[in-house]
Amino acid sequence: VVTFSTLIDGLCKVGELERAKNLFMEMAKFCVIPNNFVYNCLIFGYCKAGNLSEAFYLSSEMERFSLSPDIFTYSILMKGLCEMGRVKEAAKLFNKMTKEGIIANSVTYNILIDGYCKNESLEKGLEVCSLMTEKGVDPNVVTYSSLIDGYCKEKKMEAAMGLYSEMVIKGLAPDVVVFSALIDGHTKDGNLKEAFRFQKEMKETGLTPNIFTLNSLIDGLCKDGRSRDAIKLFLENTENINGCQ
RNA sequence: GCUCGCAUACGAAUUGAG
Repeated sequence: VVTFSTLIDGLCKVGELERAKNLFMEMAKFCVIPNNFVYNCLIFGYCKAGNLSEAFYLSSEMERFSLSPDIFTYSILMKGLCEMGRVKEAAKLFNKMTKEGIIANSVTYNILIDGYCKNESLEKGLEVCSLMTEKGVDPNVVTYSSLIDGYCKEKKMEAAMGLYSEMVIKGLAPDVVVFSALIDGHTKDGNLKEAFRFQKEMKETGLTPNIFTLNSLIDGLCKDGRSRDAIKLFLENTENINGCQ
C-alpha cells in the first residue's frame, strides 16, 4: 500500500489524475486494499484540479472498504472548497468533522482562517483564531502569516504590524513567508522604505531573500519608476533566485 | 493476534487586453 500511495501521491501532485486513478484500480489486481492514505492522495488530486464532485464522491466511497474520512480527508476537502470560494461550506464541513468526534488541529483551523481571510473577512478569520486558542490549539507561524497577509492585502499595515509584534512577543519566529507578506504589503502600500527595512530585518534574523520577496521589491521599484534600482537589486541577488521555480 | 515504523492536508510574489 505504501508503494502504491507514494506513486499515486506523486501522480496527483503533478496533475496526472487519470494515471493515478488507473493505478488505484490496479491495486485490486495485486490484492492490495486501499486505506485512508491512498484515498486522501486521490482526493487531494481531484481537489487541486477543481473537481470537487469527484473528490466528495471518493470520500463517500471510502466506506466500501469500511474506511471513513479522517482529519486529512476533511482538511483536504475544506481547502478545496475554500479555493473555490466556498468558505461557508468549508465551515459546515468543519462542524461535521467535529460532530464526528474528530478534533481539529492547527492545520484544519489554518485552512479555515485562510479561507475566511481570502474570501470573506478578516474578522471571521480572527474569530476562528480565537476559537482555536479557546480549544487549546496554539496559533502558529502559518496562522499568523495568513492573518498578516490578510491585513496586508487590505493595506491595513498597522494591524499587520501589530500581529507581527504579537507573534514575536509570543516567541514565534517569523519565517520568510511572514516577511514576504509584510514586504509585499508595504510595497503595494507605496511604502518601499518600510519594505526594505523589513528585508533588512529579515536578513538580520538569518533568513535569505527569495524569489517572492525579491519579486515584490523589484516590482515595486519598477512601478515607482526606479527600474535602475530594480535591476541593481536583481543583479545583487541572482544567487538567491537560482533553483527556485 | 498485538505494538511500532515508512507514504497524505495549511500561509507569501511576478505574469495588461484582445
